[in-house]
Amino acid sequence: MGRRKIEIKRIENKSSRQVTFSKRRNGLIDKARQLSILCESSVAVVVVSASGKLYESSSGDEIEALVKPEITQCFELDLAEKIQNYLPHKELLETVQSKLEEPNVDNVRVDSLISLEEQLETALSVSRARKAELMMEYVKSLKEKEMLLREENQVLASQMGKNTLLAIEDEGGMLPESSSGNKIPETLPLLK
Amino acid sequence: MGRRKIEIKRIENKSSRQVTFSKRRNGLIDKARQLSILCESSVAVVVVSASGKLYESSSGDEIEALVKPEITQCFELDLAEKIQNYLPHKELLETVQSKLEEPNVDNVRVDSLISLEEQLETALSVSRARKAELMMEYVKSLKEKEMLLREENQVLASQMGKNTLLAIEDEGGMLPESSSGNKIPETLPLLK
DNA sequence: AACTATTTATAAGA
DNA sequence: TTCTTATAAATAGTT
Repeated sequence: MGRRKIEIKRIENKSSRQVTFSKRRNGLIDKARQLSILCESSVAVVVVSASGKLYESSSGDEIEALVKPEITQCFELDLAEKIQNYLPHKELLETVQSKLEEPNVDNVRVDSLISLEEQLETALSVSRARKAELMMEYVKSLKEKEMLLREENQVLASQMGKNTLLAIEDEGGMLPESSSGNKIPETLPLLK
Repeated sequence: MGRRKIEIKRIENKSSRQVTFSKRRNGLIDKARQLSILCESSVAVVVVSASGKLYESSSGDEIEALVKPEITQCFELDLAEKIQNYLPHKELLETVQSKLEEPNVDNVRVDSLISLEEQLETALSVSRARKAELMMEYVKSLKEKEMLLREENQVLASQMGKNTLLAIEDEGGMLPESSSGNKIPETLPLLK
């Protein structure tokens, strides 16, 4: 529904992809709203752009009551805790499954969810632990290198009878202000 | 977009409401699919009909999003924070449990919870990606600092008529070998 | 951000 | 339900 027909495949041009994203996201959310009103149903839509922004919309009390607060809460959870809570979470899923088996409903979704969970459990724990470890090592090595360079600088400067350093003041290992002034958010930013 | 224009309000006639529900639900899910493909995004749609059936669709590689390397652990939460964050989650789990224990398990609720899980995962992936981004900024700043120190060193050394540096040889910004021989992937882990 | 030529979705009818 | 078709709505490309 535009000047041309387009194929449904990744839009290569970045800016038109961005424009299309924005238009279609709005369209989708509006469609969801209409459906929920026209047919008295609950509809939730969650869109995460490639750049990581979250757009969420839900209507109908069923989902609104249930999902929205949890998504919000989710943003406030740190992963560390997610890991900590992983086991109870899995138990929960199993409970859900067993409950669903009683009424003889289609448990396809549950089964696939659980197997997804299992895959994730393995993949995540391995990948996380290792990447985190490597990252920490990397940061540590950078800091050590920095310290050595500072010391060396001091030595050189004092050998020259100077004690002023040229360009760098200690930032105490804190996170840098980015160009846009970000700091690490204590609670992650929640987009409407 | 039909023979007539319709108002967006509850359709009173039951059977046409049902027909419209079915058509528009399919339309919505297809739109979601298209958006995710066209714009490389993750889209989740959950629809619960008034009669309690659940229709769910999510696209954009959920699994991949979840397995995206994780470095949040680098930022250790202090214990107080962990406890603070733990409580709401625990409450959530309890809520879920209590819902499950209701005498007649309502499939709508259970299913809603399941899709909630999926949505939470999506939201979590956003949170992770953000933190990862911040971490990368941090590493970048450390590298910049390192470079400045090196330059300063060079200046000092040449001013002294020396050109030997004391202690540090360039590691070219590579990661250290960890005990298990792993290296950091060059493109940092995180965002897909 | 608007505009508009087209495509797409869908309301009503069969 | 499924299909058909006239029409409304969404949107791709343009300005």
